[in-house]
Amino acid sequence: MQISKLNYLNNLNKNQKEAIIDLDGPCLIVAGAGSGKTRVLTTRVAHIINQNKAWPNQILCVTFTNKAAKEMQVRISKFLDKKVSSLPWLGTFHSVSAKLLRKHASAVGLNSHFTIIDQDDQMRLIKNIAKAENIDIKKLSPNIILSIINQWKNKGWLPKDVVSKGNITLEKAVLKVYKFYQERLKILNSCDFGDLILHCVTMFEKNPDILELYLNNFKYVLVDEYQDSNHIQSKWLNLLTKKNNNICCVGDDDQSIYSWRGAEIGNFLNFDKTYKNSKIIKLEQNYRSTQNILDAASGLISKNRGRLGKKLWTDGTKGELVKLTCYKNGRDEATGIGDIIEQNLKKKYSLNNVAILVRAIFQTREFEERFLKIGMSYRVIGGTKFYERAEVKDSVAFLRIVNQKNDDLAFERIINVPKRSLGESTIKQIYDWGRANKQSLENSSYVLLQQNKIKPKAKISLMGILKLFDKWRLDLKEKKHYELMEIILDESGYSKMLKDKKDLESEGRLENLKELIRGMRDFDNLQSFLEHAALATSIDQNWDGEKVNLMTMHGSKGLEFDAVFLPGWEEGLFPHQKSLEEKGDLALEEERRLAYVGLTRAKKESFISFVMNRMYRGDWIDSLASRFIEEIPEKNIQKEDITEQKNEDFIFNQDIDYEEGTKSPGWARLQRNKIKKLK
DNA sequence: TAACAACGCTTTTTT
DNA sequence: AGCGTTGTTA
Repeated sequence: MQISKLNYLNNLNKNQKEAIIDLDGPCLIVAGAGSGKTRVLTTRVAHIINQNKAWPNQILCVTFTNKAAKEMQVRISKFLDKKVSSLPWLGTFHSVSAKLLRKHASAVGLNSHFTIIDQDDQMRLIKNIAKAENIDIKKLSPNIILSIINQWKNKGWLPKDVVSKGNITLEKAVLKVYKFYQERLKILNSCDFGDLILHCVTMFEKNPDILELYLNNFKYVLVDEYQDSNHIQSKWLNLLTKKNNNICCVGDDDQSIYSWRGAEIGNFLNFDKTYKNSKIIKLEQNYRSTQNILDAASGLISKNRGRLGKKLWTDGTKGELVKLTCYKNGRDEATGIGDIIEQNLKKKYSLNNVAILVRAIFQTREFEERFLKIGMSYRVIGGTKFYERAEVKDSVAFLRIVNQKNDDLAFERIINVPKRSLGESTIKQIYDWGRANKQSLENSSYVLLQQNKIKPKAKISLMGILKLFDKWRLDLKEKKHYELMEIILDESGYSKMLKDKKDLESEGRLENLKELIRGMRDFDNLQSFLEHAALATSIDQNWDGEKVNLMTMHGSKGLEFDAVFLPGWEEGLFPHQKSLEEKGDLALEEERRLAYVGLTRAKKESFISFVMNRMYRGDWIDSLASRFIEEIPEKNIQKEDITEQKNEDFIFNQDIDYEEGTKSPGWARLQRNKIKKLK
């Protein structure tokens, strides 16, 4: 194997080098924020290949997000020569699992064209089951059922494995749904996200020969963000490393922020107990932030107990103090921050290097409104996801049913879209028959049509659409998948439906569909496109232009910016009330880690703020400053005093300064009235 | 079946 | 406050 850059070990510190060079045996790399974690991981892969320890296809490398997988792929390709430019087994837990399952689908009772369903589909399936089983969804909401089922799956429990935790009536009811749910998924030849991992584990456990195949193939296993792994994922890793024992996990216990979706920090903390004779290497030198920012973050996180414990340091400059500002309300906060960016930061940094990190995505709205007003470009990362848009989901549903005729959830979604008078009663009829006879909706439809049980009008319509499904399946054999999409949108009447609406929204939807078709060209075939659509949440973020970044703190993990704003540090919002109610002290620590993640995103400057009054669910709430503010060492903070009066002028001047055509007295009066109303 | 009104839930985070 | 779901009516 040729490594194009032989000097890849240069410019690394001692610990980093150690983390890269020692390839064999279990190894845990505790990598603090900004300590060069990704670099170490990718260099380690390069080193494995360079030392002829393994071929690229013998390295299994898993991440949690598509973003991280892609980033690693890019960085590793730089080390490799062009012929082997990528690692075939680098991907998220979910995508790697899907790949494994497609190869051995029959071992878990699936067919290799199985559909991967998302939360939306999960929810509909659960609602259907609840309805059929006469479960009162007012007493037991599908939301709760879904979250419990997901939790069980994260633990690796199939219905037969469920162990009671106390609330027996609740658990019994959910368990009943869970059984039907799993049964139904199998009939539909479908998997949910949890199943992807779970099925892999059961497959390996029940088929040692299959496991053996991979134990022999995977010489090295590397894992990113290990602190986010859940129980079933750790078992998955455990199985796959049984033979060579070459597992290298990278993570940071202080950045564990996903316990709500099953992440178990215990996997990370007890790594050395799970894997005997393991090495633990700490990366504590931070290359990202100034001393002040780092000290502020370290001071805050030191309030947490149950840490592995590490002390981040930097030999960089002290830099600016962390600025703390109190605003009157959310609108003032957005205005004030917009002003700082416009007046101070824009000169120093690219807007792409300025971020506003919020606790909850709804907080971005006030900023958007303000930025639109003053004409400042911004992008919201992680907001509305491309593949979650209704029109995109509808179109993908057509493809899904073409690809896999048992995909009831797709069938249900588009059978009457556009309207073809297949109403509730007809669908219920088909559904009931299918459930009773353990058949998919499409098969059931054929039987019912044959038995002449469908109402005349619906019958014609149903026959028509079924015929179309078959035609499209034939089309797929001769045409490209993206050509098929156009044919479907045309022949199903979907395009026409949107065109006929003639409103702005429908135009946007048509645009999205064009974008979808364009995006489909990046994939070789229908199957691989559908896999992407199921597992990727967004089409690649457009980083063009100079724009301020708006996102949640969760979404910011792994990123860095010159200047970071952390608005909304108020009790109830951050730490978030709901999380405290659910899990108490544990949740408080997790919220604190989130604060730590947020703060450590900043390279040069950070701005924390809170407001006195915030509009929340339609009411004004008096808020208190977040307890986290007091936990940051005072010496690292600079308090900016802003009086109410001054602040009001601030808003006023802002609008005159930045918006053209708004200098009229009438407009100014309108603004003043608005401010009065707020009081 | 479709259009409209009433209701209630949301807005913590995501593969 | 705003959205989606459910219920009511034509």
